[in-house]
Amino acid sequence: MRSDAVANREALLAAARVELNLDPDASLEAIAARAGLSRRSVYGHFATRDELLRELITLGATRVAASVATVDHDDPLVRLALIASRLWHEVEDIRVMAVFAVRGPLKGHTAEALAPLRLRVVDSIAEGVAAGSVRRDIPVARLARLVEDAALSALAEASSDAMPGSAAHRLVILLVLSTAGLSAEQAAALIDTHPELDS
Amino acid sequence: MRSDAVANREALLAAARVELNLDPDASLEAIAARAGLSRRSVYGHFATRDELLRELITLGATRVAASVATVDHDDPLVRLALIASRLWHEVEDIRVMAVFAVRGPLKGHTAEALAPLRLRVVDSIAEGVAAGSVRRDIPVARLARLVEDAALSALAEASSDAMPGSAAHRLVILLVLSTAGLSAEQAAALIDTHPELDS
DNA sequence: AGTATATTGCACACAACTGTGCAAGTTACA
DNA sequence: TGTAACTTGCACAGTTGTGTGCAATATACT
Repeated sequence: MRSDAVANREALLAAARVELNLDPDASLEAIAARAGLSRRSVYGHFATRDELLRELITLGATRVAASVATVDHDDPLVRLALIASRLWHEVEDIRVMAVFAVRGPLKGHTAEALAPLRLRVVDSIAEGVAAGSVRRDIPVARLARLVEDAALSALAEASSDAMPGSAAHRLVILLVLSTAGLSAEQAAALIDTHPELDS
Repeated sequence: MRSDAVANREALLAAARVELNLDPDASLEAIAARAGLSRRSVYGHFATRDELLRELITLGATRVAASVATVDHDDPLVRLALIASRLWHEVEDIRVMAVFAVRGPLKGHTAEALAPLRLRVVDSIAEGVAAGSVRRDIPVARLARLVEDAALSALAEASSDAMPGSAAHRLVILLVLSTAGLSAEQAAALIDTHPELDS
C-alpha cells in the first residue's frame, strides 16, 4: 500500500469518528468530505459503509477494553468505580459515537470487542455481591447491564447539557455506584477516599 | 366524518402504536397493512407521516401525564416512587415506542405533552432535597433527567430481557430511588412499607 | 336509490442514500 | 522518469422510502 493511501485510510476513520459523533446517520459523502476525499474513493478503502463502521467500532471498543483491562483493585466497588473512570476518559470526546456503538444497530458487533470489559464488570459485581457491598435484589447479569446503562446515561447527559469534564467524570462514577446499590453518601465517600478516582 | 372513517383513523393509530413498538422506523406501508388499509388511504387521515407520529405521541404522552397528575403523597420520595409506578403501568405494553418518543427525533414534541409530568418530577426532587431525603450532589434539573433516564433504562431492560411484569414494575421504582440517592436497602424498605406501590 | 364520503390501485415525481464501472487525471516512489 | 498505485468525476443502477394526482370502485347514510 502506498503511504498516502495509508494516511487517507486513517483520515477516513478519523473523519468518520468525528462525523458520526455529530450524527450517527452521517452519509459517506459527509465523511469523505471531512477527510478531504471524494465519496468515490471511500470504496477504495472499505468495501461498504458497514465495513467502515465495523472497523471503526472494533478499533474503539478494543481500545476501551484494553484500557479497562489494566484496572485493578482489591475492593470490587472501587474496581467498578475505576472502570467507570477509565471508560469516561476513553470515551470522553466520542460520547455520541460510543452510545451509538453500544445501543445502535451494530451493537452486536460492538459486543464482541466489548466482551472482556463486560466480563470484568460482571465479575466485579458478583464479587461485590459476595462481599455484601453490592445490592442483591437484582440478578448479577441484569445489574451489570443496568450499571452500563447508567454510565451511558451519564455520557448522554454530559453530551446534551454542556458540563465541565470533571463534573461529568464524577457523575459517571456516582451513577454507577448508585445503581450498584450505594447511597449517594456512600458513593461520595468512596470517591473521596480514593484519590486515584480523580484523575 | 363518516363512521367507518373514524374507525379507520383509530385503527391506524392503534396499528402505528403496535408497529412502531416493534420497529420505530416502521414504514407507512407496514402500519397501513396492520390497520387493514392501503398506504394510499393513510393520507386521507394524516397529511404526512410526521403528523401521524405527532398525534400518536400527543395522545400517549397526554394520557401518561394525566395519570401521573393524580398521584399524591406527602413524602416526596414516595411520590416519586408512585410516579414511577404509574409510569410503568401506562407504558408497560408500549415500552419501545415510549423510549422512542422520549429519545427519538420527536423528543421535542414529546416534551410538550410531558412537561407537566416533568415539572412534577422536578418538584418532588426539589422537595426531597429540601427534606434531606434526596441527594444534594447533583443539581435538581440534571438529577430529574437522570431519574427519568433510569426509568427508561428499566423499561428497555424489561423489553429486551423478558421478565415478569411484577419484577419490571419493581425494577423501575428501585432504579428511580437509587438514582435519587437511596441505597438499595433504603429503596427496598420504602417500597415494602408502602403497599400501594405494589399495584 | 342516490349522493357524498372513503378507499383503492396505479403511475409518477422526488429525495437521499449506497454501490459500481470506467476513463482520465494525479502522485508516490523505485 | 516511468509505472504502478491511488484518486476523481460522472453516469448509472438499485433501494427504500414519502407524498400526489386521478380515475374507478365501494360503502355509509339520508
